[in-house]
Parts: sequence; structure tokens; C-alpha cells
Amino acid sequence: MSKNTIIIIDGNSLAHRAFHAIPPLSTSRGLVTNAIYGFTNMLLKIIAGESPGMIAVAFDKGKVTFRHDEYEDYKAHRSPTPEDLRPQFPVLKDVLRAMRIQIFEADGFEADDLIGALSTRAEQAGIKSIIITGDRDALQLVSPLTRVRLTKKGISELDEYDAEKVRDRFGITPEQYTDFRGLTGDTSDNIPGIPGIGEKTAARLLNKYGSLEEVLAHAGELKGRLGEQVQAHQNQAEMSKRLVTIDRNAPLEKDPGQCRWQGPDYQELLEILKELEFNRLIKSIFRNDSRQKGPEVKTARQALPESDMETYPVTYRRLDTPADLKKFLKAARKSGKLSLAVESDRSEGGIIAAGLALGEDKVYYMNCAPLARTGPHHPGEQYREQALETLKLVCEDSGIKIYCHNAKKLIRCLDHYGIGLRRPAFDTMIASYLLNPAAPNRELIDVSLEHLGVVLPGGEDGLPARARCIFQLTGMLNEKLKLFELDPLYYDVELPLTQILAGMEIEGIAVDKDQLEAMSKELGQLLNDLEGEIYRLAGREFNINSPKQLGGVLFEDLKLPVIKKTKTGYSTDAEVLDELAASHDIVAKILEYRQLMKLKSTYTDSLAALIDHETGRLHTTLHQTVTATGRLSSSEPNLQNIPIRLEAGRLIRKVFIPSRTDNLLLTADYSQIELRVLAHISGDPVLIDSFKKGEDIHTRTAAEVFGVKPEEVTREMRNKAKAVNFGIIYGQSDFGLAKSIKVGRREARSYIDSYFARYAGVKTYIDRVIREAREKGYVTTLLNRRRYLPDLFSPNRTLRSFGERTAMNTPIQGSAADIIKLAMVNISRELPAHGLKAKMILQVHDELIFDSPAEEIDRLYEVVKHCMENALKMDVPLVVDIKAGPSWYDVKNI
DNA sequence: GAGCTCACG
DNA sequence: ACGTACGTGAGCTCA
Repeated sequence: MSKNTIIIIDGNSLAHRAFHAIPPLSTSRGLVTNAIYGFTNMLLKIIAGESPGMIAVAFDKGKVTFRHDEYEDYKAHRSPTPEDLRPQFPVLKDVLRAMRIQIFEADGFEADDLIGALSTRAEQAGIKSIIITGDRDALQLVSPLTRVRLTKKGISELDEYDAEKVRDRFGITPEQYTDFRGLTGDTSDNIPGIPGIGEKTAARLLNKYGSLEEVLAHAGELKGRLGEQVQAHQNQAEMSKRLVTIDRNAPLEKDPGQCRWQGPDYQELLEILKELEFNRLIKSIFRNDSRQKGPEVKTARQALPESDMETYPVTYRRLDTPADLKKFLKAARKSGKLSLAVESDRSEGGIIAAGLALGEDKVYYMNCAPLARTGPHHPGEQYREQALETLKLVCEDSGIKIYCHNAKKLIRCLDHYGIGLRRPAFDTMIASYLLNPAAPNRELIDVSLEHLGVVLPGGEDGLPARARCIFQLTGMLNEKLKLFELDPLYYDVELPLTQILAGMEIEGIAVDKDQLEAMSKELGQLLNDLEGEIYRLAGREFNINSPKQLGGVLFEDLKLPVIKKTKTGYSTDAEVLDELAASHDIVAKILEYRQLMKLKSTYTDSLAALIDHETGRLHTTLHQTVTATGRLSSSEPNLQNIPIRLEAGRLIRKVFIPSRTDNLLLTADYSQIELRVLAHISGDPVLIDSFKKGEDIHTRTAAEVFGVKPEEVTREMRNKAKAVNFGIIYGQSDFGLAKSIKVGRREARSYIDSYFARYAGVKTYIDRVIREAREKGYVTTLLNRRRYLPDLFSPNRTLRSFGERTAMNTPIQGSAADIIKLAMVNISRELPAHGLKAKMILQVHDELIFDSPAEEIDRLYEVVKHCMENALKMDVPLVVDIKAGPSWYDVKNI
């Protein structure tokens, strides 16, 4: 596009900007990388936006420049380069060298001077320059061929200056900029200028006299204090001008023409980005995948010329003919193990192609694209059927171990073709989850980058590479699991669970669509009425869903007191509105509006839209590798947050019904599982005694904390004790408890103190788990699930306390997750063993939901209760409450 | 895409 | 002096 443009970047200025704009990032070896990261990202963005023909980056060199010779206090107020930034410069230069971008530096010169020299020479050669810097002094370089972009906020927001913009902003021409600073000085560089002259006066003088020299020559004409000051500080003004004047004759080792950019040295770039652990950047630059997402990805791809570098070369055989398939089948049976990667059509869930590996050097590619997708080398319908048949034969062969990445997705995909992948022998995605549940990404490309250090190709063409990679990873991750003693959790719980979850997703949950639509309609009407009422009370129409506009109405129009602020304005959350409810009638209406709006948009409308056309049911996705604690999560739709606390919302549960008229839904939930886990792992005698006796735990806590007999515990005391029990699990402060039960902070403190006095074992446990986490860097659950807590070592106190709360909460939440997962595995085995037709269809952290023929409910009850209560041997009993009914709303004790 | 708000355990 | 309860997913607004 702009082949005749050179981008000239002030390396020091931008690195400083990036350093302050980007939160501290560091590699696992402790090198801080935020400036490098911010700089590199910015660079790619600029290249993408500009596609410049030439690029140069200039750096300061040498502590003392000619400016210090002239004025020893030059930049004397500058704080020294931060300790975390200094070591980033040499690495940043390595990145630039790998990008094959010219670097300019010269002893005794600042980046500014080199930039000035470069842009001046560019002009002489008729080349346009774009200068990118945070230093305003560069504005003197603006000319018809040279524009300057100054960083505005952070590092990516830039303001572009041409001569006109300089005039708008400062009232002078670019040529007058040095005269201008000679007059005003610059506090950030400790340049004095003339005291008392600001930007306005300087511009007025320069417009009248033209230059600094002329202003000084006419100093006698200036009246009053201004005249005196100018006369008294002539020398200082002249020196200031010299200091800010960029030396356009600074020595250059290369001409602008020699900065022509041909793209990076990909090999080098990959090496250095790997070392820096910029995994997202690596993926975005090296992944040859047409279906990409995220703006960063797009930018980096646009920024760079196509690379033909193969980052993970694989030789493989194509299975093109029936004879090939036959030979492959034989080889697979002989090998007994097979890794499988498939590419599926998102809209249909259909398989387009598969990569298969029987070993690291036995890799195959199979094309199974349906006719509709016919490409130049379509194999033909007959071949396709044989290919799918071959897939079926290998997947259902109990003598062949299947290795894959994301088995659940694979199972759902194969299910579409009636292929039953019974039990995958290894799932690299789940292995990576157990090795580090907090990792941000877990696609195969991320896992292979982390564990093998290779960048995998994406798309259909990358299938053989992915299959081979899965094979390689299986061996390596299996060893790592053993090393951390995660193999029992992996093989006995998580891997079997994958298949169970796939079954639950495929089964789905039936919904009464008509009822759902009726609810939506009714909510719509109620909302309509409320809306009118709210507009009337507000005296005008506005968007109630906009916290900003709502804040305007409540706190400006109606002058209600501001209770709480957010980063961006007034807070209008339910807590605030509750407090304001007595002040104005509109508040209660808004609360009601919010509640109903939530129900309509998140529940009735969204659920209806997600009903599967073929099955008429909701098929959520249950994520096994998302949470840091070991819990599952659910999405599209999230069926783990269906309303229950308020009646209006709870009614939504009426639409969740059994799959057949003769069936019932059965729910089974653990009673107080987290407190029981706490009792078990802390060994606290009072807590254990309480659970062993089957007491009401909150009443007992109230009795202990308030020092009364259990029968004297009032409702209010029990509620407070309940909040204390909750808080203990979360590691709350007196502040947090005070807020949740609306008492003073001192009172809250006293509850916590007396709790720890009565439950000393809990206190000891908390102290111990935090101490051990600090020693080891991680915490574990009952089944040895592990979570690393880098925040424990943060210099930031808020983050550190956050880490401490996580350290005490994760073993509790995570062990509870372990327990219900174990129960699920056992139940899935026991249901068919007892000849039950019931299906487990949902898990909600401490609750399991089943869809079962009514006549089998009693037997199901026994099996579920037994499996859940005996999932793990503990020092306290596990208790499960079971209910059943014709809808998720109408479940009753049985 | 970030921020706010709110649903669940 | 500051920030303040653990873990999630989703819809809406606004830049």
C-alpha cells in the first residue's frame, strides 16, 4: 500500500509507555516481559494498519549526550529507568532483529536525533515518514512529508499530527516548535525556558515576531513583567531552544532506503517468542488456520507476509482407495493404539476429514467430506462410506486404544454417524487440565506449544500433524501425570467422566416449549407495564437497561443519594437500589423490572432459542476443563444457574420435564457438602461431632458462637451463624461478613473471633493450608487435584490476600467436586448393572438430576443414595437429600 | 471488548 | 490507606 513510507519508532519512548500501560507479565523463569509484549503488539498493529515499505526503530545510547555538556541538569528530574524495564531492552532488540527491522543507535545521541536525521534524509529522497513516539519534541519534525503520531493513552491510542494539527493544538507552525519550547521550557525534561511564559503567551509572541531570536531582539518592546522576564532570561531561552532542537545531522549507519522491510526471519522469531512465552502471539503469527478469532490474531496475520515455514513437519500417507483403508485397518488392529483428530463441519457436526496415527512415524490422512462439500479431489460417495465404516471399526474395536484431544467433542461428533467411541484411552486435553487447571487455553495447539514446544498447523491440512502430536503428547503427559501422582484421579475419575458427560449432553433435558413461550409472553407484558410506570415516575423516557442512563435518572434528575460508585460512574446494583427503595417509588419498580428482565432475556427467551430442533430438548455443553477448582461448568445454555432463590424465578423450573409421560425427574443433592469436607480435612472435633450427631449445623454454630444452648438459638442467631459458616469457606474478612449480615464491622469481627475460638481446628487448618501453599506453590484436594497459586507471591497485597483465600477455599470446593465426580462415575456403572433405564442428565455442583421411569424411582433412589453417600470414606457422614416429581419445580421428598 | 449486573452452587 | 467472600456463564450497553 504505502511502499514509499517509512515508519520510524522511538524505541525508548514506546518501551516506557508499554511498561507503564501493561500490567506486569513475566515468564516462568521470572523475566518481566510487559514492555516487550506491549511494544511487539503495537508494532504488529502499526504494520497491519500501514503496510509500510520501510521500518526503523531508534534507541538512546550512552548516558551522557551533547545536551548534558551544554546543560548538566538536562533531564535531571527524570526518575531512573525502572529496574524491571532495563533488562527488557536487549531482549526487545532481539525481537526487532528477528523481525528484521533496522535498529538505530549512536553514542551520545538520543533516539530523537536519529529519528530527525532519518526523517530528514527520507524527505530528501521523497520518502514519507510516520514517526511514532510519546515525546512531543518530535513535533518539530512535522512537514508535508513527515507526520508524527503521539501516544495518547496507553500505547495503542495514537494522535496523528500534521502541520495543521500542530497549529490547532499549539497555535504555531512545526518549524516554530523549538522556539516555542525555548520560551515555555519543558518541566518533564527539566528545561527551564522563560519563567512565567506558558503555551498561550509563547504562541502569541511567536505569531507576532516569528522566531525566538526575533522575540529576544524585540524584548524591549514587551511591557511589564513579561518584558523584564524575557530580558533577564535571554540566555536561558536560547539554551532551552538548543536543548530541544533535534540534531538532524546525527550519524546514521544506514539510509532510509536500506530499511526496506521484507518480513521477519520466522525461525528466529519463533525461537524468541517461545522463550518469552508469548503463546497467543505465536499462535496468531504461525497458525495457518483460516478460521481464526480475536482481534489480536487478525492483526498479527494481516501484519506479516505469509510464512512458508513449517513448524511441525510430518510425513504421512493418504488413505485414498478402499485398498488403503483395508491396509490401514489391519495395521491399526496390529498396533492396538491409535490417535485420532477430526475436522468437523460446525453447522452439521459432520466429519470432513480425519488424521490418524498408529505411532509417531505412522501417520495417515483420511478424507471423508460429504458430497455437498465436494472439492477438486473429492473421493466419491462410495469411498466416503467405506472411510466412515473404517472409522467405526477402529473406534468400536475394544482391542484398539484411542488417544485423542477433547474426547467429549469427538464422542458427540462420532455419535452423529452412529459410531460409538466407548472409552477413550487418553485425552490430552484432560491431562493438560489436571497438570494445570488454571491455564488460560487448552486447545491442542496450546498444549503442544506448552509441552512439546511446537506450533501445530490448523485446519484440514493440519490433521496428520495433530494426530501425530496427540500420539506424542499421550506418552509425555502420561509420564507427567504419574510424576505428580495425578494418574489415579485421571484414570479413575476424569477420563471415565468424559464419556459420562458426553452421554449427558447427548441425552439432553426435555422442556415444555409451549409453557416456556407462555411465560415469555407474560413477562413481556409485565415488563411493558413496568416500563410505562417507570417512565412516568422518572418524568421522561430512558433506557432502563443502561446503568449509565439509569444513574442519570436516579442520582441527577431525582437527586437520590449516591450510595456507591463504580469505576465508570454511579453504581445501580440491587444492593444500592435496596437501600434507596424507601426514598422513591421508582426504585422498587426498577428492582422489579430488573428481576423480570433477567428472567425473560436470560431464561425464557434464551432457553427457547436453544431447544434442539431434532430432539426438542436442551443439550447443554458441560465443560470439564474450565474451572480452576475442579468443578464442571455449563454453557449454551448454562443449566447450572436456573433460578431457585426467588419464587418468580423458580417457576422457570416448571418447564424442565421428564422425557416421557411415564417418567419423573429425580434430584439428589449433597447436604452441606463443603462444610462436611471442611470438617473432614480440618479434623475439627466440634464440627465432626456436630455432623456425626446429625445436628443442624447452623444452629450448632450459633450455639457455639453465641454461647447459648441449641434450643435457645433464635432465627436471627441461626441466620448470622449461617453467614459465618459460609464466610469461613470463602476466607472472608470482618468487612465482608459485616456487609453480608448488615451489622457493624466490630460485631462481625467478634463473631469470627468466637467462631475460631470454638472451632480451633478450623483455624489451625486455615493457617496450615496457607503455610503449605506458600512452601509448595500449590494446594491439593482429597483426590490430589492440584492448583498452583502464583498470586501468593505477588508483591501486590490485594492479589496476595486473594491468593490466600483461594488457598483455603480450593481444597474445600475442589474436594467437593472430586466427591460428586466419583459418585457420578459409580452411578453410571451401577445404573445399568441394576437394570435401570434412568439417565443421569445434569450436575449442578452438589446435585445430580435423573430422568427415570416412574416405576423404577424407588430402586433408583437406593442406587443414587448409596453411590453418593459412599463416594469417599470420610470422617463425617455424607448425607444426600433425594426428591422426585413431574418437573424440576415440582420435586418433592420421596 | 470492557464494564455492569445478576443467575446459580 | 486500601480493598474486602470462593467458583462460574450470560445479556445488555456503549465505546
